[in-house]
Amino acid sequence: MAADKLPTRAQDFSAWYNEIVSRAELAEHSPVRGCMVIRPNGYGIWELMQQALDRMFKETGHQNAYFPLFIPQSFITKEASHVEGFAPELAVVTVGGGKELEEPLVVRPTSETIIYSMYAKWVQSYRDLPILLNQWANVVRWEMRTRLFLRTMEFLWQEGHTAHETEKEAEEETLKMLGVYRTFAESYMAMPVLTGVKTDSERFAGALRTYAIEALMQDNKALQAGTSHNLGQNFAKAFELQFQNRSGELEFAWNTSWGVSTRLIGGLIMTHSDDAGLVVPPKLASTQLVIVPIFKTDAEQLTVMETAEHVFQELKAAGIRVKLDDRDSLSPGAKFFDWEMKGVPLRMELGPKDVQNNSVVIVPRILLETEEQPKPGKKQKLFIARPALKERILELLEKLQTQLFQNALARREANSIRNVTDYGEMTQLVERDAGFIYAGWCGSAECEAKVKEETKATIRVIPFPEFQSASKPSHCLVCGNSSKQEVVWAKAY
RNA sequence: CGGGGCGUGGCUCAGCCUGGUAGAGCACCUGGUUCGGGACCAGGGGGUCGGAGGUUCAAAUCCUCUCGCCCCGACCA
Repeated sequence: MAADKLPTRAQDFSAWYNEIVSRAELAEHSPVRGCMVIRPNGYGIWELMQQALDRMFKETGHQNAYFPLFIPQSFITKEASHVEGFAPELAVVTVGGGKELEEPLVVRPTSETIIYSMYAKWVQSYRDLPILLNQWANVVRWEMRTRLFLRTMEFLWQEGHTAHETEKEAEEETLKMLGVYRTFAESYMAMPVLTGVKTDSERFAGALRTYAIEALMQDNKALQAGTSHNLGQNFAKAFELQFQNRSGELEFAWNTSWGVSTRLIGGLIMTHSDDAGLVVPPKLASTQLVIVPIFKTDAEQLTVMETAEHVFQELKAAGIRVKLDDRDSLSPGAKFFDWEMKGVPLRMELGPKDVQNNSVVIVPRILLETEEQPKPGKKQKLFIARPALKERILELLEKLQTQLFQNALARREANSIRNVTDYGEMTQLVERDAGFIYAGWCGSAECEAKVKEETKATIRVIPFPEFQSASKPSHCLVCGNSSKQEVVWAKAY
């Protein structure tokens, strides 16, 4: 019977996460320390993420391009705070073709420098602006401690890089793309996020301002899921990205950059999955429905498989990503466990009884509150008549997507503590992993550093108005001076 | 880089202390019986024990060196 269970989230969250990544065959460690091999199940999620995001980028006027992996070392050093920020985590190539290189090449940790050096060649006039490009690429950052998807030395991402005529336009772009990330997180990943500004200490190296989307994982640690930077004219100045403005004067362009990475897959896992395994929202599931045929005799096998094949074709034609599990080496029960571990949103059980009744049994991966509730301790099983099948499946996929978001939102809200005014209380909250802690802040880096030092919690974000508490905090949680703004504290990945 | 642990069929691990020439479970292959929540029986394939050196008649086991990995502490999407 109960063979080979996952460690539970309550027992050991980190072991639970690792086991899911491994058993759902999402990824594994490569022979090189800190790098990962993304297996088809994991890459399938990434491909669907890419498709959705790429469409959204195009809809907002961006085009894709590709810039090289190698960056001259001197480029990185041109923007002062950029070097400082990235120097410790650079991989540098010093030998090529058996010869020592005249100038070492940095393996891109991000591409601002090479991209803006090229933009400088392309721009003369305000008429050449804006430039709105994105690239899908891999980047390398020499990390000390790695976790699959959450932090690896090489990861896949997308980086948007734009150049604008005015500061206002750049700021609008930065916020627009943050909005795109938020929409993507909420409606595709079913992952609620806070939006807001990063403090100076968490700002991107070289940016004027960094905005982020922040999500709360099931262990109540925060995950920075995407960032959008207003770079001001910092890189334009470093790379002489200038244009002649409408009154004929030479001016530096205004840049933005924004990115999300394969880290999102880690966020997806830690947002929805449970002690039975991975849970993937329908919009990102490379298999949305799996058909498990059930039969005893040869005669039953014949009719069941025939029906299964019909159903398969019907759903496929309806645009549903469906799979027919015709493996004959596993019992149906074993297949149930297998697909639950892999997070497939809907399972169809199809046996002789169903064929006879001209219906099917659907078992959703998570409990759907909108459907008939199961008896206590039982799985939710929905009996669906064949004639209504296609419509019902599409409806259930949609409901499951919605339910996931609502569950995650309810969990985040239940683990958001507002109006914390006492530092001792805050310490205790952090200690017992209470979640997002809202409190006042005087704006000083000292207070921020003190909390990080003493509790390991950091300011995740200075939230946008929509996320702020009804009553504004009056004093800084740490020093007691008057509060400049409300901030959200949490331990983070 | 500091502390802890580990390298034995594809995977998880036993054997090492008390040297005698490699074993279990899972997975895999073949055949049969099974199949509505992790099937069973029978047969079978596969490792020279991270690497190098040493001690010994004999090394997975003892000694030396070495490489690699994992976990915990200082950076980060």
